[in-house]
Amino acid sequence: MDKRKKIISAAIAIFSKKGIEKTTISDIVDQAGIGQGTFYLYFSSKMALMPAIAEVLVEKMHGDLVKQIKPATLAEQMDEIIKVMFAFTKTYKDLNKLMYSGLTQTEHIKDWETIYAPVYQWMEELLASHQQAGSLREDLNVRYIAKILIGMIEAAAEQNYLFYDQDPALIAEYRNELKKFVNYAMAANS
Amino acid sequence: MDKRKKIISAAIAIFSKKGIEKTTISDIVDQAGIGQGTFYLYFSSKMALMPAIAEVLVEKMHGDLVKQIKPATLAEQMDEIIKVMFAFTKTYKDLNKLMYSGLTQTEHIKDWETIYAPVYQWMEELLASHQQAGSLREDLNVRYIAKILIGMIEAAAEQNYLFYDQDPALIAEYRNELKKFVNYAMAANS
Amino acid sequence: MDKRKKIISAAIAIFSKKGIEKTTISDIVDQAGIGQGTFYLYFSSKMALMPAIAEVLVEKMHGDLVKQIKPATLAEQMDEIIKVMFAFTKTYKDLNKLMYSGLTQTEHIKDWETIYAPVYQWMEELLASHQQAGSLREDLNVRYIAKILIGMIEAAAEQNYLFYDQDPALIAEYRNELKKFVNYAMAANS
Amino acid sequence: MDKRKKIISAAIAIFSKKGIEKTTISDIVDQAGIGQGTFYLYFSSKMALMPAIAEVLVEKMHGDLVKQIKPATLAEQMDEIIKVMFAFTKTYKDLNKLMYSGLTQTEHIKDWETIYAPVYQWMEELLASHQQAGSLREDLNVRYIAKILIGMIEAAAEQNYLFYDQDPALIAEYRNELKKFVNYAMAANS
DNA sequence: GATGAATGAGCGTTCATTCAT
DNA sequence: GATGAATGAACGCTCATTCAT
Repeated sequence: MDKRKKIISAAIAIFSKKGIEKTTISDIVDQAGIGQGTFYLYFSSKMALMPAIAEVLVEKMHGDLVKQIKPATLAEQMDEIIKVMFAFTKTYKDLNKLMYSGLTQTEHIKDWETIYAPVYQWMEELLASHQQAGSLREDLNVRYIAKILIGMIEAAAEQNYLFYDQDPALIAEYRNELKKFVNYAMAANS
Repeated sequence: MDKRKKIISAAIAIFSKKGIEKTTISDIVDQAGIGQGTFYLYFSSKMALMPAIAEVLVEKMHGDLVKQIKPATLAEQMDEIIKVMFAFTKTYKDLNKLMYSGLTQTEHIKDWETIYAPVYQWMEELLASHQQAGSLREDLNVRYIAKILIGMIEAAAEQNYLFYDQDPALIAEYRNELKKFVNYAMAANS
Repeated sequence: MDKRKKIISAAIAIFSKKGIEKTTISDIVDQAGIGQGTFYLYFSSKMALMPAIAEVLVEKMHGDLVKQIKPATLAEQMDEIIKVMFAFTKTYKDLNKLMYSGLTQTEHIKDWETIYAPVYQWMEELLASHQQAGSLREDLNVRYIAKILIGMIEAAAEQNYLFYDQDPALIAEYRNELKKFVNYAMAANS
Repeated sequence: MDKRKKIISAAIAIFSKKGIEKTTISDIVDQAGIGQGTFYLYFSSKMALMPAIAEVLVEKMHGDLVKQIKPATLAEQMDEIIKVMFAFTKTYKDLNKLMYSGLTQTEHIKDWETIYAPVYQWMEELLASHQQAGSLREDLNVRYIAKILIGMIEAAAEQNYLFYDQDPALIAEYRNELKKFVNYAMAANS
């Protein structure tokens, strides 16, 4: 693994454990097993790591979605998407927090949309195919709906996993309502 | 104004301008016009301010909602809610960022739900009245829908205002899709 | 109990527990149950407490000696004196440390001899009586021997109790040697 | 001279001049001619210097003893030992104070015995040789007597030099009594 | 390229001291 | 006399950054 990758992995590990603010460059280089100065050959500051980390994460989520979402009805696919994104949020909850914190606290915010683009793109295409198949309301603009859906599912997942340890039974109820809501909103025949 | 209030106001002002990480306690006490040590009589650290700030902000949003949302049809009210929340996000975009960063980076995450409770409560009651009036789908659980709605609208607003300066025309389009989406999801007769 | 006494007692308690340097005036006034400012009505600083504390301690040791040392042979009395001083050092080991630290770090060092005077005086008289009785070597100057004895017994006790928790069996051996040593040094017929 | 040594020397110099409590890390690094942060690469705090300083001092005293004490009768050697230790206490009286204050105020007390070990060892061997030669009472345990002697001579020296400026004539008298006392205690034929 | 000892500006934090009540 | 909220100077300490090796 090259040094750059080592730094990113190390940073993800430490940020997850200690939070961004309490993590020092020293922590990162120790974890990465490289010298102090070496860090600066690859990144100009702690915050400059954020886009790289965000990219890794979003690629991971994109990969999960692509892998898990099989051809099926719109409702079934939305069900599965919600499942994948909830699972992802749960697994990487600490990193989700720091993606928000990290990206928002710097000028790297601009990179956000670029990083997210593949996921939006993927969702847009999925919705477009359903619209062509007549299973998604005709008058919805899939470009915007893709972003709305991703935003709302993430928000829902965060409400359940980020802020405190919700009772799994209540999460199931929540998810069920979310699915109904989404299905009513989109299904051509609802 | 008591010292505690002064500190919170000062912190909101400086955090908005410089970001959390770059803000020093010194900045805050200077702005507040109090002594260095006085800060520590009220807050144990910079991050301990976050819940207090979040509370102020959420109260503000709650106030805006209560003030702006007049009796009307569900669709009209949702339209207005989206308008208010988009406006709020736009106005306080820096503070929104820091609420995320600030609360998520500390143990104060737990306070989040408590702070948000009044807004959820207000939305839930609004939805319940529509359900009684027959204008909201019978089978939706208003408790969860309230949280889903607030989460999704905030996410949508953040996508438009937080990450970069979106073209207002595109924002209008986005909002329009959002309204359609929400209306389809909820309106009894859609 | 008047405020001054309260302060001294509180200071002894806290100094023993936390050490001088880590003790704050705040700690002392809290323990004493008085106001911040009140401290300054009685003492000008933390270190100004030291002579008062030393006085309390030395009076205590003097009292123990006077109470415990009964008429007896010189050897028996020395045995008892060693016992009392070892016990005293053990019980008040933290305070002994701080008497050294406290007094030596200030201009109050000068007070030391004055504070100790009664103990030296008492020992001198004890030795003088033995000299008159012929049980203490004629040619020893009791004025100096009194100070030497007190110094050496304290030093011995400190070696055993102050620096680490010595095995009681070894302490007993040590004390036995000390008694022999002292007896050889002083007893007219050794 | 390496940085660690520089720090110790600087600390000894400043502590002697200003006392421990009034000395700041800043003072030390200025005197040592190193950067603020460098201090912390070698010592974790001001108090963590104490064992290192004590070691330097005790080594110095040990060196003085080894150098000055020539083969001679027990009485002559004890005379010389007292002379050396009094001189040492006089020269380094400020440092003696701070060794007490410094070591006793921290967890480093435990190190004390280790630091003193070489001196105790040296004294023990000296006494043992006299015992073999028949010039020291047979029944004294040299291991304990070594510690007793060093403790008592130091205590005596401190009584004369540490607490106030004693009249030299009186010090001479004191020392004379001390020699007599020690000689009576130990000499085989007294 | 890689290192890590050294740096020192700058931060959070403490706490003795004051003074209006 | 007694108080304790408020102060702010001053300290310990951190840690991003550099640079000689």
